[in-house]
Amino acid sequence: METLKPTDAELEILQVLWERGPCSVREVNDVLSAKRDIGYTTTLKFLQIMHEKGLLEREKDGKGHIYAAIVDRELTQRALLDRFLESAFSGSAMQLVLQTLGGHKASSAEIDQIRAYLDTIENDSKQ
Amino acid sequence: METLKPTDAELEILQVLWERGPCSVREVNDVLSAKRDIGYTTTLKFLQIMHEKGLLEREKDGKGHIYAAIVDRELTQRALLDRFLESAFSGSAMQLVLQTLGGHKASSAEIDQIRAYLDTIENDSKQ
DNA sequence: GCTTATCTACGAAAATAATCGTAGATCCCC
DNA sequence: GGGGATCTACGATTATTTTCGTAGATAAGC
Repeated sequence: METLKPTDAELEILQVLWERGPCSVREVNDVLSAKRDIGYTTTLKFLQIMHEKGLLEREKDGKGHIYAAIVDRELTQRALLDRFLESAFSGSAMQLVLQTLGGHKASSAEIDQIRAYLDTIENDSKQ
Repeated sequence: METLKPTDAELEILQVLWERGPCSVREVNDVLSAKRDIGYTTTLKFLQIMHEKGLLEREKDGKGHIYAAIVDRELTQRALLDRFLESAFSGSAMQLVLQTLGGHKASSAEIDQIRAYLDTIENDSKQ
């Protein structure tokens, strides 16, 4: 499999489809338009390109199409994370985690969840 | 201040300068060449552009120059992290942290360090 | 069955990033 | 002080990404 490397605009669209499920061009464009200036045909073009690349599948729906993400969200995030970790943090996962925790408020529940997860991986590594 | 957004190539160079301190074009190019195919003048051009943009400073050294990063490593990483968090994880710091911990081995010492940090931010938030 | 809305396909322009070749300056050494 | 090695400056090219206009197809309503 080729390396998964969506462009910024493609990633923006994947987020929409991951969050909302299969969408028409119109729906995707509405979401993007709410965030920034973008023409309908620009959105359309992106969806077409992503379909050609095999990132999306689509099915006919009346006059138009409904697009859906093929690529898995977690796998894609993992691939992006690996690349980002390397390029921005020289591969130091620790630094990334600490900076993330430092910069973004976490609730007690979330902190507990992370603690639980730490216990898990620590125990795993002892076996 | 304008938004800090180095390109991939620029970030690659910043990493070199952050790790090794001020370098000549030759030194930077040697490091990059070890990782991938890149011509000397390409490296030179990047350094010149980054200097124009105010990412680097330089001082004359004999025939050539010594370049040094001006932008702070942590601040840059923070800015990149924020952008990445938004674009790849829809802003969910939790998901990013858990995926990072899940995908990259951490030593017991590191895990303890994270625990300690969690204690810190939990106590801070109680005040 | 027309007219109007909306959609697709396609090509191409604009914007951004990466790459390198060439010409000329500068230093070092014999 | 002349030749060779190394450096800079600069322009130009290529590649990639983003953007949109236009022409034609399709459905829907009257």
